[in-house]
Amino acid sequence: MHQPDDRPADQVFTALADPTRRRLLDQLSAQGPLSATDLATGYPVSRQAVVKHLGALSAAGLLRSERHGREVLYGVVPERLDEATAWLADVGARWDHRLRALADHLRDDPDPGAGTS
Amino acid sequence: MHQPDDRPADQVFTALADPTRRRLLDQLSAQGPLSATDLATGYPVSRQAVVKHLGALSAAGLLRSERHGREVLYGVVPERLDEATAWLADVGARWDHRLRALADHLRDDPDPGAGTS
DNA sequence: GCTATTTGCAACTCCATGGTTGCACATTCT
DNA sequence: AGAATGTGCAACCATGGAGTTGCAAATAGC
Repeated sequence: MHQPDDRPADQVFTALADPTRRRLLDQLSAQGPLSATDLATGYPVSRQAVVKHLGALSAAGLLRSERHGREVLYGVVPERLDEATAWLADVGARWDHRLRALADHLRDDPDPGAGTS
Repeated sequence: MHQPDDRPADQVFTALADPTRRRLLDQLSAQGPLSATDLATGYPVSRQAVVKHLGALSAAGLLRSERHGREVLYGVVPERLDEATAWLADVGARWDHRLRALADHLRDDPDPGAGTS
């Protein structure tokens, strides 16, 4: 009864939570589609570690892999990021709205239940 | 060496990555400042677990605790969420821009080194 | 066909993190 | 003062995730 879109959000935020993954995303968007082996050269971790991160990002829908011959190129899927941004903005707006409502309520009824003792 | 604002983002995204924490944030914004004990009654975990999550959220700057007598009330700090939203939107925009630049480049120089077969 | 390069498992280690419990400390109320 | 209630701390456990290594399978180039 909270957010039906919480599952994809979970995926995305989990993916975004890892700094290596964010950096991967960043580099990928900066330098276009690259292979895992290619990417791995710029990171302090093994190629396999990068592959795992790429997998996580793909699972979150933030990347798409495309096979070219014996290479697999990973590219950014901007729409997903856009969705995540929209979700975050929505939550923020909801909070803001509720806080405003709370402030309004407090202005109308300053200290409910505090004069009972 | 990439983004100087990556540290706070790391905190925020790490905090947001946990579903319990997101729910906590949600409830807190919906029902105003509440104590850890109060919050814990609505969750399948112990009060201490909730306290830890609250601590993580506070560390990320998403919550602020305020002591009232023997109770500690936790309240949402919307600005931080706003910052996170802005950051995400910024990253998204940057990606979009780079993709556009890439598309433009490809239009000018369609397929460098790939037309050999 | 052989070799080099690259991807794709799979097994394994390590540690950060979510969760628990128990107890001490503080505060309020009678 | 003493009972209740609530917070804080610390030890502890278990799981998951990040990372590694080794090797097999596929593909490209000679």
